[in-house]
Amino acid sequence: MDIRLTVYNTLTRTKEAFNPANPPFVGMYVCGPTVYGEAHLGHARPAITFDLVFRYLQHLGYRVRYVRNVTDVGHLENDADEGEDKIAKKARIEQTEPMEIAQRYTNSYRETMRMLNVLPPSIEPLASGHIPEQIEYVQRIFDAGFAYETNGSVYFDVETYSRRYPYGILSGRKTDELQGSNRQLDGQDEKRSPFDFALWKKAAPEHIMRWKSPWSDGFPGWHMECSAMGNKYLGETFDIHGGGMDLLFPHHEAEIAQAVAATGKQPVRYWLHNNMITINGQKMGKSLGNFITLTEFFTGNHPSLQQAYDPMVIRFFILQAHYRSTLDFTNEALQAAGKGLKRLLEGYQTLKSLKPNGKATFDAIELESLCHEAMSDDFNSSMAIAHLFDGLRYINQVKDGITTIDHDTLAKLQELYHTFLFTILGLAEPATDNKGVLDAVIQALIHIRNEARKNKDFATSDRLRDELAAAGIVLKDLKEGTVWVME
RNA sequence: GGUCUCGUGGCCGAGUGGCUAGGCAGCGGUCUGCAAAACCGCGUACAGCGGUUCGAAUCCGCUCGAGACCUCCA
Repeated sequence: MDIRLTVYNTLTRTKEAFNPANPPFVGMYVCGPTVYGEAHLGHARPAITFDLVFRYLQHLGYRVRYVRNVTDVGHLENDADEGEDKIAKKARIEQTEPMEIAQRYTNSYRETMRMLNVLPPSIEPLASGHIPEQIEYVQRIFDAGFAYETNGSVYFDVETYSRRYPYGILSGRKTDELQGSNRQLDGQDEKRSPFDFALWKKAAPEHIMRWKSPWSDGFPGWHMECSAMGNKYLGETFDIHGGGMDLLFPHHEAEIAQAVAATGKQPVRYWLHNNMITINGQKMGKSLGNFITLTEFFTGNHPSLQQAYDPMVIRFFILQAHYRSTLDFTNEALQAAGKGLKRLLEGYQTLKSLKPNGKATFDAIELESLCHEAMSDDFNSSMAIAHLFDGLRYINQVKDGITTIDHDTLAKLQELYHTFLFTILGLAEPATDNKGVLDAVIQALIHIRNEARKNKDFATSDRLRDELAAAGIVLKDLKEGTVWVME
């Protein structure tokens, strides 16, 4: 396959040809969840976006090591100095052990992602399991002269760093601007400069999550885990780092500074960032309190939801937009996505049942390259899906006997749709229980109904159809006979 | 206040210097006993005002509007 993949690199703000450092291997790191609450729709976006990237890179023949961390320590509630550890706070509220909270929401996150058909990453490291690596990393920065200790806490010295290296290259920020705009927060005394950030924090006596270090009993700063674990599993420089746009600053900026300070090298070759999901035009976020958890979507159990939504509908909804665009959630948009997905998947079932019946009037090879071009243009799943809908029209025309298809075209289309729908887009094939007992039962009812129709006993035929419809089984009278689908 | 992004037809959402995005909804038609599904046809969409150009919704400037980041956040 000769399709050049281009990706939008946040670092350069341009689309670049994707050339991994050591092909066919690709190292990819994505910021995972902080496990102190249920995953919401916003969490689905990076997970699905980078699942798509993971799947497509593999489809192109790359051997991808995909690392997605679980943050089970170290993220603070307000600011780095005075805040309380999120997980510890939740544990205190729920009167339980912090690690129990972390475990519960890690389990929940994994289960939710599984339902969304998000592939597990190659490595899913826990921050709490990599404390020695983080301490060592802090030490390297310290030894290189870019950190200082105050009262047992270690801070990154942005000013010293920026004299030697540009700080703010990812987010486009300048330190003097940061200075001007910085809000005065309490308890900044330990820092020499307000935009310095914590590499290691000394734990207060009541703080439960704590580890021994050369500086104090404490815990790592909130940007440290990604630097340490990325370095451990992918090396000092790796190919792709992904995450939500809201992590661009300060998190990813700090990661760059930490890595450059420790190793002298840029840690990442391509920075990829997904955009936000909005609700009523506003970002869906914990702090705004306007989030809807994925479980609530799956059950429909939320005042803003008109119905339950299948996980695949959520996935399709997200894939129908490009990952760098904001995506606005509404019930109408989700319902529209659901209907579109249904049409697409039914079209695939139709495609599987077609038989060659003449000359092909459609270029399947052309469709395939259009789909590949779309995906290779910075993972434009929206465009690829549009092409699949275009091909669908031809498939249905063949079904309706309006046009014809030959053996090769049919085989190509079947392979193409299977690959794109399931392998690349990661949509799940609908349950095929219509081969089982249920199918036999419904076939029997269809026979009775068609007898009735032949006898013009429409009262009986309509009653059968209506009662099946009430049970969620819809009959469709096609030229070739009657088929049924589950609603 | 600083940095940045965006403004596309009823809704969602691609794309782009000249060639139909697509989905949902709607209207008309084919098919059907009637439906459903499918198929065919239909909307003269690119916030506003200038400028560049043979040609701009696409490039530039301004205006208006929306949002993100600057604080934990996917």
